[in-house]
Amino acid sequence: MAARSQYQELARQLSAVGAVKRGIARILPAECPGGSAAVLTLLARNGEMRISRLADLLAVDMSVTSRHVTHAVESGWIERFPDPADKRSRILRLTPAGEELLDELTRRTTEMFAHNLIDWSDEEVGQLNTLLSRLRDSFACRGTGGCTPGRHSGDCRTGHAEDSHTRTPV
Amino acid sequence: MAARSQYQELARQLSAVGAVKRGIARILPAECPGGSAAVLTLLARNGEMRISRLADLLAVDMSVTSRHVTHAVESGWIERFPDPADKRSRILRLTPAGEELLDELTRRTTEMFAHNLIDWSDEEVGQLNTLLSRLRDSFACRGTGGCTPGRHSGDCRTGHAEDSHTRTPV
DNA sequence: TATTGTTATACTCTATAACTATA
DNA sequence: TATAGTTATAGAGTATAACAATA
Repeated sequence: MAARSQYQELARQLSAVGAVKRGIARILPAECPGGSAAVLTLLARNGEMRISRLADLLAVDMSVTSRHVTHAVESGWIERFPDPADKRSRILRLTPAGEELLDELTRRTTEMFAHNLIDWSDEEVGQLNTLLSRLRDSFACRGTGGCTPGRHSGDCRTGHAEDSHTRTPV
Repeated sequence: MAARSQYQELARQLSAVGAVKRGIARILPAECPGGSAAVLTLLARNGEMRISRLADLLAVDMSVTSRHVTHAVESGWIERFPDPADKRSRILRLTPAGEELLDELTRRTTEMFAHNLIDWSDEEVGQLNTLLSRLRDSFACRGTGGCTPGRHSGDCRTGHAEDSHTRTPV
């Protein structure tokens, strides 16, 4: 376990990450809010899936996910079709328009990162990714305030834990 | 410069940090929203200061800072008194009640971190802090979408850059 | 009964713009 | 003219709770 003073520092650093996130959000196309961008990214990376799984990956409540998805559907970026295995569910899939938009998003964010992280080595970025991934795992599904919100589709140890270390983390 | 695929990964990791932040926010006392907690923390760590400086440290617009401060003042946690050097400004300072609340906040967050980061070493937490601090610097005040929002009190290179490496980062 | 998903409501955080007071 | 700060307004993101349909 780490020293207590480190914790206060970490809390502040996490809080300040918001500025970086807003910087990224600002370069998105006007018609594409951050929630949609996250949905498209996860669908491209993990393939078609149901809302509940997407909510797990996003680490937000299913109700929030549902709204993001609705917006993306109305914009023509993803489609929602019946799940043959469960009539309560629908399967989400990127449309060609969605893939096109995602290409543009990738282009913009890559350019921004390349510009701002010009003096970061591959190893350093990888190290940060690894630590952030581990941080998520550490805060997921423990006792005090750890568990991510809302309803989970299965037991608490599924969700991102399943993705974080076995392949490129979500 | 790092590989492009690392950037997409970093974007996702940063996005997912939100879940951790919300986990921290959930353990705050009901009467203390996150904005107030951040204000109190920074005033305790950096001493009394003006709104504009606080806005730089928080990396949000001064208008946002002003509202957080107003709430904290109305709650009796900080006081705002005239700046003898500039009649447009007011100096912010923690009250005894504010210090008391901050103690409670520290107690709660420390307990949460200690619980969730039980298997993190001191070095690992320090490493994450260092990388996040550097990330902030890398995204502050560059060309494309880098600069933090709003009005700056001085030239672009002041603000958190001044704190990030010369002492414990903000 | 339990689960999947949707919708209504409310709250927090944020930015932009217009404004006042002072430098 | 420029800067420090406040306030009004609007928008994004989120959670909770109530609900419908299906398992």
